Amino acid sequence: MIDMKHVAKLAGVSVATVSKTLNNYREVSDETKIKIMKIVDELGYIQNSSARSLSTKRSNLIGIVYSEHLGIGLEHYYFSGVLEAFKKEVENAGYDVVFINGRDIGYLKKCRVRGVDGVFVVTADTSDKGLVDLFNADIPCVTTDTPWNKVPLVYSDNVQSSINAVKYLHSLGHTRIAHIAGPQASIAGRERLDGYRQGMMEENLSYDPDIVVYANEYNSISGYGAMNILLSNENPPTAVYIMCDLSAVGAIQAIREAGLKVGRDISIMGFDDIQIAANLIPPLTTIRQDRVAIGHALAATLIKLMNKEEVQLVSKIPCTIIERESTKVRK
Amino acid sequence: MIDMKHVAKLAGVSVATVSKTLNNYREVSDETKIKIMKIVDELGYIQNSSARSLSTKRSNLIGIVYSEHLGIGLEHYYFSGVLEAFKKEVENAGYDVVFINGRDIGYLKKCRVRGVDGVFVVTADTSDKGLVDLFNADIPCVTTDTPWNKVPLVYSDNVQSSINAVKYLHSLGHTRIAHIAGPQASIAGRERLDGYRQGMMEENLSYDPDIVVYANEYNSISGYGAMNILLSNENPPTAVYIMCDLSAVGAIQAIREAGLKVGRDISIMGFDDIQIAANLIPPLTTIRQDRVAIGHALAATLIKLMNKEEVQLVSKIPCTIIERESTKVRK
DNA sequence: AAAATAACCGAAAGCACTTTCGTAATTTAT
DNA sequence: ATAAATTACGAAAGTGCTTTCGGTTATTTT
Repeated sequence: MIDMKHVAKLAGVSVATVSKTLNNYREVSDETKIKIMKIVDELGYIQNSSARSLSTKRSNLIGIVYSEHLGIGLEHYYFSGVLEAFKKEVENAGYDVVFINGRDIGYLKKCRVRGVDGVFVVTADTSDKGLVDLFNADIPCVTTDTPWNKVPLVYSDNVQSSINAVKYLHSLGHTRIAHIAGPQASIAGRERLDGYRQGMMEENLSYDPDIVVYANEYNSISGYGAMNILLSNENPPTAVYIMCDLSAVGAIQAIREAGLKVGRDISIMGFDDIQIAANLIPPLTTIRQDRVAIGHALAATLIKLMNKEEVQLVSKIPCTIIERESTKVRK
Repeated sequence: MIDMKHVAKLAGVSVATVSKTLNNYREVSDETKIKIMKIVDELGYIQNSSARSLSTKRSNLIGIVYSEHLGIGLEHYYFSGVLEAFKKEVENAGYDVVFINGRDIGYLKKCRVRGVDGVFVVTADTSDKGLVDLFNADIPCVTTDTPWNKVPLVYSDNVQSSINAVKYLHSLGHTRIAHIAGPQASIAGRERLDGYRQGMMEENLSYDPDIVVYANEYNSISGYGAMNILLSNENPPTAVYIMCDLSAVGAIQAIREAGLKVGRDISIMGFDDIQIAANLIPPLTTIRQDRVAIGHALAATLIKLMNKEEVQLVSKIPCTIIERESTKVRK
């Protein structure tokens, strides 16, 4: 193990001067800095982050809290995309990313053990005491899915996006627009329904509770069931705005089984733009969340927070309508 | 910051004894152990992993190398599933998981900086010098996608699975079975083709190169193109075994456009069992990789390696055929 | 009863780094 | 010329923990 002592000896300076050089103190002359850096390169010196952290009380580590027990794994489309973008951004700022798991001692204690400088709570359950402890502690946190008191939150502008969805469908000539709503326990579910309602009002379309049906999960089967309810309405909608693509897949299946054709007979609009959306038949019109922008905003917010700068408590990131073949002008 | 000194003072023992208690040395009497643990709980003492690592030269940290520049993000179905399972398993063994990025100083140096005890190379590019350095260094490594010399490799048994696929299709009465092969630069692509060929031989079915077409990417569009080639054959296959589900989605589209019906006219079998496979119309028969088993095996292997135990250099994990509606008895 | 062994505990060195503070040398101001 | 300020560097203390080694009791063996 080559340490600063080696470097110092070879360079003919003290360990202190080596440390100062490596940390870019200006009280070292350029001359000796160059001399030291040369030795550092030759020797292939590598800093020891443990020793550094011990001394500075900073780890350059960002914790990721990603509750497994929700059954949402790393593979979740939205979260993984946001995490990926977040990771890239904090790495650019010189941080490394470590997973914080709550087993044994809980999230907060684990964060303290590892001495993380900040944490990104990707998704977790606020009924978990360890999580609440973490949120209430003095460790900088950001989140995208778990609103809490004073913890900065960055997520998609569900309301505005839903308004836009309704407007878009109306612009195609649809007036009887249904909504398949998500579980109202989730913010996404609530806000998308809110936006739908607001959009209908803004467009002066009548809001008919009979064509708003609730799916109890963000999956395909519940979309299938919900669509069947809509189809049995005495005055079925000509367009349906669905709270997620996966449910849209189920809805499409129901429509097809009813002998109707998506696009021609009934327009379908989803939310998420999952990978398969473009490959469905017909390709699905949907709303794409800007996962990259969200990840970046989260990173920027957390970095500011760690630097004790002011941050915005809630940021809503716009989504984009991706127009494909599942929505058509009403004939 | 409550440290061992606090605990020691309150318990009326030395710091050494506290440390030994916390690390379960047997040279501390049960009596004092209990006394110390009581104080530890009361004070909410938390160990400092930096200090510990500095002293022990072990970090209890496992590095994840996940090359971004391949464009394969965290969201990749296979990798994220394997990583998830791996993570769970090493966490159970008391390790934490940290991402190792190669920027600035390269993978190997970054591993040394963080002092990781082992690393899981999920996916990376062997043309990257930093990666090769890492593989050649003395840090325990495992991988599932990047075969290298003496680095233990755990992955799906592609060959046997493909043989099974052919056997399954044959058992449904199909004899003219085509294959859409993946890029031959990837092991998966090569091995699945190999298995297909072997399966055809074992079943005494004639191997016709005209109905083996190569897709140059693991995506939907290349499956679409490949299928169209197969459909234009003067004696089209009645069943197609496709190297990945995404390509199968494209193939299904091509079949439908040709006015044929998947299942009834032509049986389709994919590989991966991606989330959407069960939701396609018709639901896709496919081969499911056992991502959990692979992740667990990788974790177990790495843990053994870190403990300097013997390990197997290559492990092939069986896959399961998931039978759905896209394959039917040949009429 | 003496000797050998075992059980229990603490002092202190070591891990690799940061940072304060003092000092000597040099430069600038007076 | 002298005083004051600036620059460049090092000594040393501190960070929180582990582990060796030796010492003191207590227990067992002869």
